[in-house]
Amino acid sequence: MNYFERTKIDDIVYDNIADYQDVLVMGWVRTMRVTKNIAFIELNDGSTVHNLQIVVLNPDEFPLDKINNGASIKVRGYLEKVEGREQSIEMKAEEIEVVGEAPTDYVLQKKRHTFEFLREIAHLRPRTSTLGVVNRFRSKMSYAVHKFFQERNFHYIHAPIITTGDAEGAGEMFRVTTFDPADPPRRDSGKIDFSRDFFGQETGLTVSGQLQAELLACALGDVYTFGPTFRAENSNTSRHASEFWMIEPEMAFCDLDEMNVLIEDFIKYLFQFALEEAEEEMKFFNDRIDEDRIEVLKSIIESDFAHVSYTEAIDILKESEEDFEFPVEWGEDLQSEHERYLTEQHFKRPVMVTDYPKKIKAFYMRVNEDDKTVRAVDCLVPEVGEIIGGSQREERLEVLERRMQEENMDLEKYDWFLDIRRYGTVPHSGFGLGFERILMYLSGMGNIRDIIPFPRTPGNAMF
RNA sequence: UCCCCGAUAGCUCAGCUGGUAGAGCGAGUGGCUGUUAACCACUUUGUCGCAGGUUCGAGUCCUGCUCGGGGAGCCA
Repeated sequence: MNYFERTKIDDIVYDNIADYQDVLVMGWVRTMRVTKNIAFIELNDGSTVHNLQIVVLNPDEFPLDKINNGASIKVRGYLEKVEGREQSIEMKAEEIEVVGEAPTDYVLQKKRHTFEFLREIAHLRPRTSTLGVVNRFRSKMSYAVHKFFQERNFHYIHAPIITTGDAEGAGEMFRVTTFDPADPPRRDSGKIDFSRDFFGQETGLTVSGQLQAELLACALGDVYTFGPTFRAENSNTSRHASEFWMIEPEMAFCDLDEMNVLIEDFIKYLFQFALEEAEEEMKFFNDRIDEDRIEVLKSIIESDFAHVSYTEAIDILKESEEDFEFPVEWGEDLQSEHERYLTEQHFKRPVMVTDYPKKIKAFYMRVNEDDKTVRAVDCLVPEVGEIIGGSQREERLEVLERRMQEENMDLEKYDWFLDIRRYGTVPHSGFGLGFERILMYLSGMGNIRDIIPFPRTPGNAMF
């Protein structure tokens, strides 16, 4: 079905259009080369990273003086296969209409710009080659996530954005309120009276959809969330954003070992999809961002992930004689340098580390028989360390209650969470994956602010 | 939040032991019969991040602040 009068450039460059066919294209001028008797316009319409070269054989007859970099134009003409240095097909212009002029103070001129500068003009940067590729890649990989789960009969669920709990330690919440911040209603004690707020209680933006996913998994079987997630942490790094997209599958009747197989499959599926279905984007990343990218992805697809317990990992690190900045001690969390040593130096492939000390993990993770460790898993990959974290959930009511008491949690507030353990409880497992993190890994892009169109970070919510 | 580095033309940067600012790119004008990071010639460009201080004199030295980058922590 063709809804539009215009022909898209990706259809032209990927050879879906016959030679000498008349076409109408519309797009933005990337660059132009004009001589007395011939002019060339490179047009990009956002459908592909490739520009269509438009050849103007009699420049005097066209409004070229109104066309600058960034202008939007409509061109009628015919296609022609050529032996060009950069292109195998180009377009001979017969009619050019300027849709929107772009004065020469347009900042996206024909030159390279740093990512730092482009962040300051996030409203225009999607028009650059790299950010165009990133945004199309993001779209394709979103589809890959859904495709993977839908093909396996997982149900896509929508966890609430506005919530009351913080999933116990997942992170600081952004407050949601309709109060006048200068004059909120107060109790006699002087404390703010949230019972008079919009929802009748304190609310915030979700830091994780996991708890709600557990509820739906215990009804629908296998489910996944894929939605925005918010953390009000004062994190200033290249891989943290205050608003990001997280993928959280949750499976009923599934133990940790079964889930680990799924995690490995999921990662390999996404990598394979990128190489096959986002070939243009991966080629761009490999050429322009990181020359090893495709090789790295291929090697991970072909590798068998290593499996090791936390306790074994500690032993490996202690025997390594590596000079770590942070000490290696059973009971302490693994630092980034430890994780990277395991996956890069020791195993030289992705590693699944399981059964962490319960003291350093969340209350909902299933306690092992030793009563010291829980059925948690972190998937570590070279270059970044942890990319996925998950666990088998504690399905035994008494054990979970005891664990929550140890953490001084208010059990009444989590009555609904305990109810699914009271009635027809089942073993279940789930994990979380930051979508931007996987996009960074796939693309080689080094900063999360360049992977999400309009990044929200501490001190920055522009556009 | 902590540690390190930085802020000079639209962009990327140079600017020595303090003496009032320069290049490349971009942009403009002209030229050029197939260019493709086009090419050639000429032209254009500044509250040196902000506020104090030292000095005869500060882009340069000192203090504070703001913003940006890298790393760490928190985490996905």
